[in-house]
Amino acid sequence: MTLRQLACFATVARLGSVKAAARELGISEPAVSAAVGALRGELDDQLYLREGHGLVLTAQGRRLASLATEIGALAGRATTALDERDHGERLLHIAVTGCVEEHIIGPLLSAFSERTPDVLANVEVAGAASFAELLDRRRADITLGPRPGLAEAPDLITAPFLRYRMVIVAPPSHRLAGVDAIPPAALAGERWLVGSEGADTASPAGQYFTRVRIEPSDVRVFPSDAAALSGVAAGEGVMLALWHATAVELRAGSIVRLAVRGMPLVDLWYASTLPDGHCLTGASALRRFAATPEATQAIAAPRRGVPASIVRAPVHATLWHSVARG
Amino acid sequence: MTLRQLACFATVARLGSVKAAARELGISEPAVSAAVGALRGELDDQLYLREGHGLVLTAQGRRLASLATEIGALAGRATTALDERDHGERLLHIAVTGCVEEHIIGPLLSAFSERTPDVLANVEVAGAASFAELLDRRRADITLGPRPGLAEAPDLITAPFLRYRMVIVAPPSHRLAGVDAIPPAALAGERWLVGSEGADTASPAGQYFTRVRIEPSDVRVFPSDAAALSGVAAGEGVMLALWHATAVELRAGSIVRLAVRGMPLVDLWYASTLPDGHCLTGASALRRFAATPEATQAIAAPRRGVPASIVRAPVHATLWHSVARG
DNA sequence: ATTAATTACGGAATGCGTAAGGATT
DNA sequence: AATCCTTACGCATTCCGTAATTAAT
Repeated sequence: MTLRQLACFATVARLGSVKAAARELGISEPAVSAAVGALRGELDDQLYLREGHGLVLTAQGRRLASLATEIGALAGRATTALDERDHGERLLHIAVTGCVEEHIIGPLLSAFSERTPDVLANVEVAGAASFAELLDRRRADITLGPRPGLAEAPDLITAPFLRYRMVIVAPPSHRLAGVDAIPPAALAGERWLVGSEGADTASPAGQYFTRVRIEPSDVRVFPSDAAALSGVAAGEGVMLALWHATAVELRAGSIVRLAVRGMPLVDLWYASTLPDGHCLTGASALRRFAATPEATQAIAAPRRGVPASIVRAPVHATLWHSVARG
Repeated sequence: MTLRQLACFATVARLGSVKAAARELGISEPAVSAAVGALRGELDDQLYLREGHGLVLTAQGRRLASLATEIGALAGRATTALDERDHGERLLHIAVTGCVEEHIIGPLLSAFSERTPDVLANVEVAGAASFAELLDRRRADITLGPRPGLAEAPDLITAPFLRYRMVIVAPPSHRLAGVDAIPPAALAGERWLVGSEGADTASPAGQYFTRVRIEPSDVRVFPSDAAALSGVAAGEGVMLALWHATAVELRAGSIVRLAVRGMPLVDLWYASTLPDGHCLTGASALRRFAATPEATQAIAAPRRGVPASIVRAPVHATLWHSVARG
C-alpha cells in the first residue's frame, strides 16, 4: 500500500470514475486502474463495482475512501504545515484524559500562557493507557493525567501536579442525603450519571465501580460532566464528580454530597514528558509550571471559562461513539 | 513522500537511532538513511541532528514524527479494520456541528437504535462549512446541522429535521432581568459565556454576534454548553443557549431568560446525505427517521442521558486548541 | 456504436543491499 | 579504535504511458 495508491482510490471514490480521477491526478487511466487494482489485491475486496454509468463503492470501499482521504490530508499537512517554522518550537502537543480536558486544561493553559507568552497548544484527549506510547512515539510532548505505566517507557519524567478529590453527589431530595457512613454497595441500584468518558473501566467512574466492587445496571451517559451534573440537579440520578467542579452547585444547594464511606477519594494527577534533552523546552516548562502554587490556584479557582482570545475553536474534534443493539 | 519513508522516519524518531530502526524494520541501514534523506530533501528540513551518541529531532522532525505515526496507524487500520466485514454495511459515519453533538445526537441515536437495532455510529464533530466536502469525499455518510452549501455539492439530499430556538439567558440577579424588548446592542458590554465552539464565526454565538452587529469584548470559553450554563447560574455572565437545553435551569429559577428583541431565534437543522443510490441504507434511514415525530420527541425530551449500554466511550477524541499571546 | 474500465508490454525511475567513506567519542 | 550515519554503485522491482482488449449502454 502506498500513498499514491490511496490518493488514486480516494479520487476515484470521490469522482465516481477512473477516467475523471486520472484527469484530475494528471496521470493516465491505466495507472489509476492499476493502483486501485493493487489495493484491491492487498485488501482482498473489490472496493467498487461498475454499475451502469458510474461506479458504486462497496462497504469496504467506503471505509477505505474515508481513511484514504484522511491519510492524504495528513500527508498534505506534513508538506505544508511543516513549513510554518515559527510554530515549530512553540507548538505543544498535550495529551490528557477526558476528565483533565474538561476541568483542568483550560485554566491551566490560561495561566501558563500568561507567564509564557506565545505558547501554542494542541490538546488531544486520550486514554491514560496510551500515554506512555504517545510520549515514546513523539505524538505528545507532555501528558496530563494518571501516571503512565513506567514499565512501558521507563525513561519518562513524571511529576505529580495536582491532588484531586472525587465525591458522590445526588439531588437534595435523595433518600440517602444526610445519612452518615453510607456503604458503597448501597449505591449499586442507583441510576448513575456519567460524563463523556462513560463508565469505561479506565474512566474515574469505571475505576471506582471496580474498586468498591459494584456493577451498576443503570448508567446513563451525558455529553459532559457538566451536563451530567445538571442532570443530578434535575433529580435524574447520582454521580461521581470532581470535588472542585461541584462547588458552585453544592453552595447553591441544587445538589448535595453523599457521605459515602471512603469518600472523598483522593488521588494525584501527573505531568509526564520525555527526559529534558529529548522534549521541547515548552513541555518541560509546562511540566514544572503545573506543579507550582500559581497553577494549582488557577485550577482550583471556581471555573470562569477561558478568555476567547486565547482559545481557538476545536478545528477537528473526532468522537467515536458506537451504538449497538437497541 | 511515501508511506515507507514515513514509517522509516517514525521508527527512527521513536528509537532514536537509524541502526535500531533498520533492525526493527528488517531492512538495511542505508535503506533507512536514504528514505529519511528523501524526506529531508522534500521537506527541506534536517529532521534530526546527530548529537553525541544519539539523535535529536528538530522541531519539524518532532511534528513529522507525530504525523508519520498517525498516518501509519491509519494505514494500518486500512489493512486490518477493513476486514471486519460485519461492520461494513452497518457503520455510519455521522458528521455534526458541536451544538448538535452536545444536545441532539445522543437522544437521536438512542431513539434510532431502538427502532433499527445493530446500528453502529461514528460521530465526528466538524464545521458546517465542511459538510458538503465530507459527504462528497465519503468521509461522512450523513451530516446533521446547518444546510450544506448546495453550490459546492449540488447533488445532496437535504431535509430539515429540527426547528430549534435559541434564547439569551442570564443570572436571575441580572440588571436586565424582567426588562422588556431589550435591544441587542445593550448586551455588547456583557460578559458572554460560550461552549466549546467558542465565538467562532461559524458557531451559533458567532453568527448571532454578526447578525445583530455587536462585537463583545469579553467572551469566555467553557468546555461545553452545559458548563457555560452552569457559569451563567453562578452569575458569571450571559449566554446564547439552545432553548430546550435550558428548560431545567429555567424552571428551577437558577437562570432567567432575557427578553431581547428578535429572540427567540428560530432556525432549522438539516439532515443531509448523498442521493439514495450512493449512500448507505442506514444513512438514508437515519435521514428520514430524524424528521419523524418520534425523533423530534426524543430530542425535545428533557435530557436524561443515554443508556451506557449503547454508547461506547470516545476512543480517540482530538481537540485542537491553540493558545497564544497571553 | 460509443463510452469506459481493464490488460499487455516496453522504458524509466525508484528502492534495496553490499561496500566504502566520514564524523564523533 | 569503535560506533554509527552517510554516500557510491549494481541489481531487482515497481510504476507509468501507449496501445489493444473487454464490458456495458
